[in-house]
Amino acid sequence: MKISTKGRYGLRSMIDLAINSSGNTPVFISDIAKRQHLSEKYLEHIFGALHKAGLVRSIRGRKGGYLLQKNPEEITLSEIITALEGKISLVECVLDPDICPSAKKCVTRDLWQGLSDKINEYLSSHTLNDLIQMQKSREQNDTLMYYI
Amino acid sequence: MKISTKGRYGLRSMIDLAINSSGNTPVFISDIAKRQHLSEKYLEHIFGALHKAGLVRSIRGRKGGYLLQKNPEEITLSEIITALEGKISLVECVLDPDICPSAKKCVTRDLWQGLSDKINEYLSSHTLNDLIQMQKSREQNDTLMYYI
DNA sequence: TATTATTTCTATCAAATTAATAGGAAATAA
DNA sequence: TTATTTCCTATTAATTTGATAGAAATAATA
Repeated sequence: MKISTKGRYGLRSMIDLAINSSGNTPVFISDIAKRQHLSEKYLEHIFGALHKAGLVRSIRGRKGGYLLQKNPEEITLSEIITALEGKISLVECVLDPDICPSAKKCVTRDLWQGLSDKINEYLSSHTLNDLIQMQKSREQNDTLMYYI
Repeated sequence: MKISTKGRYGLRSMIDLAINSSGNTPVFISDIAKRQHLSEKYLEHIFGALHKAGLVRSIRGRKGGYLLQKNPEEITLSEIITALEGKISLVECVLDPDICPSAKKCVTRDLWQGLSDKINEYLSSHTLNDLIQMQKSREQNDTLMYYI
């Protein structure tokens, strides 16, 4: 029961993108990769998925790059993780009961269903903006420390 | 973010074991495997892990088999899943911050920490007995239907 | 218009993890 | 002594994850 690197890297990159884009100037994948210590090529895949899910806007060509498609407070963490790891369900039968003949009467399925719901609830109740604000206040605290 | 077959099969087998053991008579792995449509050999491994975690008692030799080590209401689902999948944490750095140099200031780590806690909370608040009771009442309802 | 810098797309490879099988040793009751 | 069961150790198979390579598309720039 782990979040894959796609989900982890993607979430960090979305925060990075939000913090480092000023106005309508797109951010290069290569810059995000450098700052986050990630492979540029792998990050391309990740942004492909984010783009497909409508979370980022791409500008092709020279001086192109990526921008957030929506405001950070309108992007839930559930959207980001779903874009990168697929729908959140701890077992297949939660989404698709037909794959198992005993799904209807299976008590463990109900359990996994309930837990999957909790996870969804948690990730839906937090937005990208929450993480950005946390990050910013953390950075500010670091800076402030030099003045004390 | 999925529960592995070990966790899924193991949980179902624990319910099966609890329901099908009468008194101190141990239950054969081969019988559980048949009822749950699982490979006998694979199930041996799963019971090895459950045994190691102190959740089941084994009796070796002819007419041997397995018994629950504790009462079903004393076995949390968290214990079962942890025995089969290891400690519940969505990312490694939640359990071991030293593996990442930026763990201390990482906001996504805090997020995964929070979600892992929720999952643990959920699984700790349900016991094997809860599932057994659900299962039994479900079976009874099926039977009752014949009399209507 | 030609060139260059950049993203996007597709195909593929490598590594790691998970799932399952196999064979036989050890234990024990009949 | 035999049949039955758990236990132990390898090995193989399958799946998922992580990463790479290069061609195609596109927009800025010279």
